[in-house]
Amino acid sequence: MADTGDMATGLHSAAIRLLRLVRREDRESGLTGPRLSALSVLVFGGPTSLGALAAAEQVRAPTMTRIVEGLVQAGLATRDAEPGNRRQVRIAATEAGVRLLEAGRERRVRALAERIARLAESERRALGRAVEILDRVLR
Amino acid sequence: MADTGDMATGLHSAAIRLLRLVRREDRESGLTGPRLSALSVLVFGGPTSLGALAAAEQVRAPTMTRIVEGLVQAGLATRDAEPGNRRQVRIAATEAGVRLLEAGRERRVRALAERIARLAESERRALGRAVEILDRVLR
DNA sequence: ACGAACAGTTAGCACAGCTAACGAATGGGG
DNA sequence: CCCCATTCGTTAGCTGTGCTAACTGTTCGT
Repeated sequence: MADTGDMATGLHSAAIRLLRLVRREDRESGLTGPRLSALSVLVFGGPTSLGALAAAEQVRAPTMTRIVEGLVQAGLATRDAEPGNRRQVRIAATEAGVRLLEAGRERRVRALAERIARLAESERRALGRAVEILDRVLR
Repeated sequence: MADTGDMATGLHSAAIRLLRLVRREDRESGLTGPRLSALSVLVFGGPTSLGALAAAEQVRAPTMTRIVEGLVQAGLATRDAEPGNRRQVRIAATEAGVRLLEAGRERRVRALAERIARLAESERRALGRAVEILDRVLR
């Protein structure tokens, strides 16, 4: 596992399997994947314009227009005119949106934490260090 | 970072950002995400039934029927009757499917490897150890 | 041999992704 | 100042993805 390519391959595979594992918890939220993901950006990143949200989610503007439309209809987000630049819109999570997202996120994290709890202490320390390194690598 | 929950949160966030990073390379393949993902299961897991493929991808059978249809039309997979059980179908990647997937995977891994290469040797060792641990955690 | 269970497909719906074309607001140069 | 290019977002219309319900064909147990 010294080779950079091998490590990238291993991390890639681990990330895929990790998200496959936690995604199973999402059905309970009643929201679709893309809506959940966009809401997450709003909750953790604060209010944004539609374009910024689309860029963050790696989709085009028309796609995000409709995802936001769904969130607004569901009462999970608001879409207002940006004061100072009437072209832009300001999209923000509502209280209900924050609550729904945090509940779902907690389910995801719990599913993962249950497995981590079975590890030896030294292994958990190793994982903790890796998280810190990854945090910088992916900045 | 000693708490199990914090670690799960950190890993979760890292996995999301990691896949967001590498997913940018996928446009070049000309395939949609779900088709690429299903093809990956075929290439790395070998031929499977439709049901097994649907389960692996966490979708229902009708959804997988159409994803496979797209792969077959594109010449990237084959769908044959399973000898010995005429209910089942046997889905396999073609040569072209294998080549397309490996090329895309290499682009993904390269994007990640470029960042890992900038790390200090001790950090790379730490990541390597974490990959081994994660491999067991996510089994 | 018959009915239950299983494997996939078909039909029909909502949502997600795209490009092209548009409307409205902004902003810079003449 | 005004015009024109640019920017931001929406609308229209297409393909693809996801679901459930209902169906066909196969297998298996009794």
